[in-house]
Amino acid sequence: MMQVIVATRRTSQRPSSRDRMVASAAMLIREKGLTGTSFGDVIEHSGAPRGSIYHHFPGGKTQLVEDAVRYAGEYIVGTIDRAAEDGDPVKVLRAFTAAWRRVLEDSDFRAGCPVVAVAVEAHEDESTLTAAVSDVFARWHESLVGLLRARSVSEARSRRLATTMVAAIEGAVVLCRATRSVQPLNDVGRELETLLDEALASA
Amino acid sequence: MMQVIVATRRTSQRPSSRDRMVASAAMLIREKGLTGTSFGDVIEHSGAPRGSIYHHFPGGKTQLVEDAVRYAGEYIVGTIDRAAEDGDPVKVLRAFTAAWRRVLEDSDFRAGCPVVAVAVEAHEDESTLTAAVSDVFARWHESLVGLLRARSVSEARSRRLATTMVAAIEGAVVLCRATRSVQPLNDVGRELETLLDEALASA
DNA sequence: GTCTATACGAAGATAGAC
DNA sequence: GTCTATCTTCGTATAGAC
Repeated sequence: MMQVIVATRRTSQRPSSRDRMVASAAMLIREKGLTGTSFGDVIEHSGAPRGSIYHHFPGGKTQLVEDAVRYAGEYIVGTIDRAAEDGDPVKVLRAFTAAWRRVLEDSDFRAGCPVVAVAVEAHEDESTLTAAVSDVFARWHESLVGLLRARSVSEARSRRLATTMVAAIEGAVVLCRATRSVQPLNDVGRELETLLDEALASA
Repeated sequence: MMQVIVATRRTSQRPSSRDRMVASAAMLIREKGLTGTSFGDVIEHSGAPRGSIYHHFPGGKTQLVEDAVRYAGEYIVGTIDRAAEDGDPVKVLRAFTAAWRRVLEDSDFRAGCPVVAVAVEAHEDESTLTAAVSDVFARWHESLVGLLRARSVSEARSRRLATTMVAAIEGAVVLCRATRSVQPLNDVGRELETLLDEALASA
């Protein structure tokens, strides 16, 4: 549920206030959305001191949210890369959907994807947020493309499949939350597997 | 772009203030999100009189948004059903993606799907909104399943494919907005077509 | 680095006149 | 049905002390 030990600066010390705030922001955003998550919520959830917000985040809420998006993005990349060790795309797909299933069920379907939340809610003037979202999606895409390329799937097809995986799973998470069921994620996972099997077989 | 003549009560008169407000809310929400869209915005955009908000929507903003979600949902169902006249699922898929491409491009990638926006932003206490979102997704799903069943695709597979279509396309719209490109939608459309072709051929 | 207090603005909702 | 005025709440951000 993303309450993973946050990567601290250099050595492995107790997470700093700042790091805890970023992690808390990510967790709260996926439940309450971007505008639904206030500084007060983050302070309360992280236990960080009130007065240090603008010390750590001189850019205000936008900066905190940007960090939270990138943090969540890296966390997911970790999930992908860990499952990708033996180079099996289907295994990665299953790990991916399993991870989302856990998030949904553990939160009783209150939590979704914080990156999508920011993507949907970010104003046009907060272009730094849109950029962060775009970067994160690109990172996921890149990881998946690499995996498919290594299995000799063509460049173009790998690109299309990776995009479809990200889009379909993120969309499924939205459906799951709305319907309070993991069925959409299961159904989408199964169809994506069909698609992958076909692509890998003909590669 | 959803600036369609709103279905008025019985006869075909000029849309009422109320109807205009609902349509405006749907349009604004897909650009600015749920919390990003204020009553003031809706008043301004629709040209409706300020003082009549709580006359038309005694349930306040929640009621307005719920109506907007259902209105947008019905609009999309219309798009699906219109393309489904000759019963070709691939044709419907293409019409679906084409419609979203238009929304994205016409708005310079500022507009997404209002239903997804509400799904992501709705508080847990606004269960009426989650219910509306869920109903809308179910309606789309139902239409698509019917189409596939008519082509002799099995019940279970039809269900899975329909869910995957909705999830992947909605997810693609999110990606398109974030990356300011229609490429994700094109890529997803192509892979979904592959999936449909296979399912229809083996049915 | 962290605290309190406060300024400032926005938005939802209500009351009561016309 | 529609208007204006106002109440209230809340959230971001800033200022200045410790």
